[in-house]
Parts: sequence; structure tokens; C-alpha cells
Amino acid sequence: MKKDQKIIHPKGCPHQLRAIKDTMELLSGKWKFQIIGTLILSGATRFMELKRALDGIAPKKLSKDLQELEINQLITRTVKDTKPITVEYAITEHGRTLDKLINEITEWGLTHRKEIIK
Amino acid sequence: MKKDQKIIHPKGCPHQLRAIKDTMELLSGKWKFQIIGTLILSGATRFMELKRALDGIAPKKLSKDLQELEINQLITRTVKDTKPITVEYAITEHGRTLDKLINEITEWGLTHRKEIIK
DNA sequence: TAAATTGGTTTCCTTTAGGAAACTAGTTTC
DNA sequence: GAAACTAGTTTCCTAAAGGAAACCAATTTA
Repeated sequence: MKKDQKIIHPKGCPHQLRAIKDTMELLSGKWKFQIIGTLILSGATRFMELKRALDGIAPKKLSKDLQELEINQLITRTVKDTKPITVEYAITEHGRTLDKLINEITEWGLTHRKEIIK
Repeated sequence: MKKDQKIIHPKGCPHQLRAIKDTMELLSGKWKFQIIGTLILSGATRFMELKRALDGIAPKKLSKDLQELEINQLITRTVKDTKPITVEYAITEHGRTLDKLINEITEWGLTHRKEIIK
């Protein structure tokens, strides 16, 4: 192939790739999508309930991920005036925009599992 | 709250969470969705083209991620009998099932960027 | 009074992710 | 013959992710 052959349609789609990168910077990792998924599916959930739902997560990890999600305005943290005090985590309006994405991730996981069993 | 108050709808949705986990085990990380996105958007692409499209990726990392994606049957690797030889990576039929997911990730990234600018 | 539950934090540790730079080998162009 | 391009590999390194266990203060139940 000649060196200076012009590529008419240069590969790479900077806008889309940047968008993918943005999303994954916030949400990649082992637990974040599972946390959001739980809050979407189950509604407002307390710390210990989350810990039980997310089988195997360490409290330190759960605490850290929840803080990051809160900072990014995807969830809220509310201290309830109960005895003993409980803390409730809930999805925000902005977090709700992840509904379809979480759905696709879940669907694809199911599809893929079926595919590799074959 | 009484200790033994029965929770009618126990929190946690094991099936969905397992599916999310499955997906993210294959695809979380900095580059995999970007690689798949490029192959979906641009069609079959050579190693060096991918390297250029994925701004900043190290050849070692690209090589490793491509191998993992191939092992999971999401992409194919084809050595072309050109001079010099070129290697073309392409999305598989199974990889195509990620179309909607990639789309959602991209859309959400754009949405989120607009949201946080506000 | 002892044990358990609340929502975490602290410390220590191992594993994985990821990047920089140098290098390889075959081919081809200058 | 020198340089450049093909597609990687190798080595070395740092930073981040993640887990285990212990601990904490306040409250409540047994």
C-alpha cells in the first residue's frame, strides 16, 4: 500500500469515543453498576441492606463507591431520624437516566451467558 | 423498627445482579468499550489504525485487550496476506449484540456531559 | 449486663490495571 | 544502505482496585 494514500473516511469517531470514556470513567469497576442496579430495582435502600444485596462487597468498598456516586449526583444519601439512625441511599433524577443503560447491561449479560453455554 | 419485622419484598435481585456482573467482568476497564465501539462504528480495522483511533493507548494494552475480546468471541483477528502483512480486527456476530449497549453508553455519556455543565 | 445492630472507618495487604520505553523481525520505500 | 512501516513483545514501573479483619460509637434487644 502506498504510504501517502489518502484515507477518505478516517477511522475513529472522537465524539463517540469521548462519550464512552466519560461514562466508563464514572461507572467502570466491579460494583458501581450493581449498586445503581439495586437502587433502581429496589428503590431507596439502607447501607446494610445494600451490603446484603451485593453479595461479597466489603463495607469499605461499598462506602467508597457510594460516596463517588453521590459526588457525581447519581444517588442521594439521607440520614433518617430512626432508632437506631439509618441511612438511606436512593437514585436521583439524573441517576434515573441510567435506567436504559442498566437494562441493556443486564439483558446483554443474560444473552451472553446463554451464548457461551452453547 | 422491630428486629423480626418481615420484609415482604427482600432487597436484592440476584439474577439481574449476576447478569450485570457477568457483563462487567468482560467489559469493564478503560479501553474495551472504546475498542468495540470503534469496530462497530468503523468496521474492520487494523492494529495501527486502532492504535491511532484510540488516542493514547499503549500497544501492549491494545494487544492484551484485543486478545481478551477475541477469546470471548466478540471480535475476530485476521492476518491479511498483504505486503507488509496487516492484521484486521472485526466485530463478530455475537459482538454485534453489543450494538444497543454501546449506543446507550455513548448516549448517556453525552447526556451526562450536558448535565454536569449546567 | 452481654450481645447484636446501626453505618461506617482504619489498617494492612495482594492483585490488577495501565503506562513508558525499548526492542524485535520482516518488508518496503527512499 | 538507511529509514520507516507492519504488528506486536518485553521489561520495568506506579497507581488504583479491591479484600480481610479489626475497630468504633451509639443504641437496643435479650
